[in-house]
Amino acid sequence: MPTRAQTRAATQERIVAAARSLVTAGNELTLRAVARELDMTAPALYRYAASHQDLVKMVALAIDADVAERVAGAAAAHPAEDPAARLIAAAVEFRTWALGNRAEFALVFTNVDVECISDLTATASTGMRFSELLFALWQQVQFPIPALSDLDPQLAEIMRDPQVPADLTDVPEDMRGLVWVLERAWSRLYGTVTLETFGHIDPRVVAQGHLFRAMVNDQAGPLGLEPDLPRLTALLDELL
Amino acid sequence: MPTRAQTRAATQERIVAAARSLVTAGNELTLRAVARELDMTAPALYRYAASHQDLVKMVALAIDADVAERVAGAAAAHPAEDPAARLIAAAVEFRTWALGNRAEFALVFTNVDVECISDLTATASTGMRFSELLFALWQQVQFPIPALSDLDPQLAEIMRDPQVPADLTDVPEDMRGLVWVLERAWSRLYGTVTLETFGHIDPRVVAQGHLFRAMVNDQAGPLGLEPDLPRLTALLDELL
DNA sequence: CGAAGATAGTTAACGGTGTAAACTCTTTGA
DNA sequence: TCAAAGAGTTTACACCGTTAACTATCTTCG
Repeated sequence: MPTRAQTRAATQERIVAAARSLVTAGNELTLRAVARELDMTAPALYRYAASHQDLVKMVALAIDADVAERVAGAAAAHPAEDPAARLIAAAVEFRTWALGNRAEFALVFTNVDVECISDLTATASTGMRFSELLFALWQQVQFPIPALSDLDPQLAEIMRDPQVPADLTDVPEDMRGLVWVLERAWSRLYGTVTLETFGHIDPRVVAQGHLFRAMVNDQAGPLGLEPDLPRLTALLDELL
Repeated sequence: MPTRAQTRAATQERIVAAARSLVTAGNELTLRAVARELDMTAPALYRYAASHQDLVKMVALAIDADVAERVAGAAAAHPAEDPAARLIAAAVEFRTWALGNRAEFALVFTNVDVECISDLTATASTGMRFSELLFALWQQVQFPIPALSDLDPQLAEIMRDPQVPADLTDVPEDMRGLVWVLERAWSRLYGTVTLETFGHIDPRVVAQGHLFRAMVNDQAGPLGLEPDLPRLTALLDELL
């Protein structure tokens, strides 16, 4: 027979799963609806989530972990020797998921209430996956990275002790400029996908993926993808 | 004595104002709270908004109009002969406002429920202000714009009949590539500000404005601001 | 002018929500 | 074994969006 801790963990999982299925189905994420789904009463959920906000946060973390896995999976469809293809496949997967799951995307990535930095950094977050992919790309292509001395001193200080991306603590100091490249690339991807998802732009441009393609094109230069661009563009056409 | 239509319009305004003040104050935007604010009962509001969603939309439009005005005001602090300074001042104002009013920003710019394209295009929207500023800049600087024939044919077709930005219908066809430049620039600004606002990045980078500065720097080239960059960077330092 | 109708507002009510309190069982651990 | 801890329940409260029925008040037009 299962121990208490086991059933508790199982229930915890069922709660998050039920909550996720609700928001995926486009329904309201409410304590009572989750309880109904699990044949429980709403107050029982307070044994697992301190508040409604807390439940939302749990769901957000679960979704983020899931999309991180999807992104990693899309990347894994290409060989490790082709980090450029991996990166592009991951980016396309992220975009496709966001456009197809606007409510979930909003919950995780544009939620004012969920404190993300503190929690998402602890777990396997989507942003971290991109950090890893970009790092792998750099290991192969050796695109130029700024020297810390070329950066604003304050900024250089931050790069010496990076907070948000992957665990690059073992990256030697003279190539910590990579973190900056990384954050800038993430900002482009995140920004483009968010704009496309929330539609503050001509919808036809979104539908045909022009904005996304242009963003990738822009990044090709700084990321040393120029020589490979025709092949990667073809890959993009195929995936979009 | 005021006619019926007048009092109605006044009440309408008071409703939106009260609703705005609620979300500005960080409170929940609820029909009953708005009614309370105005010494009314909640059902009375149904004479002015068809539903709660409708009220939210009204507030979103009001906020958008307000930030559009702020942006225009910030631009107007610089002479019309200096469109570059105008553009930068406007961008900084947009960013500052977003960071200082996350809830309102989310309501207007990353709201899944509010259909923005259809409604925001009709009124004076924030995006449109930037279109105008960028157009003014182009008139002075004549930064290069792509020929429609250089663009993807589908994309070129969209540019011939632009939907979202300003009323550029009187722009001759051989410079409609400007619309594309415009949408791309907006995507950079929107994306950067959204990322900074929702904090999926190292908060220290946001606080010091490095990401925003880098974004502006990136845009300087394509927008023909290179020669002016030192001056504009100084302006940026001053405004941030 | 005066009656008919439209309009702004009310009260009452319904079902749904988050959450607290008090209460049962059942499991755990000394 | 027995007391403490834990999972879940019922009950209750205040709040929410929304509808229906009703009352004034203003407008309009014969």
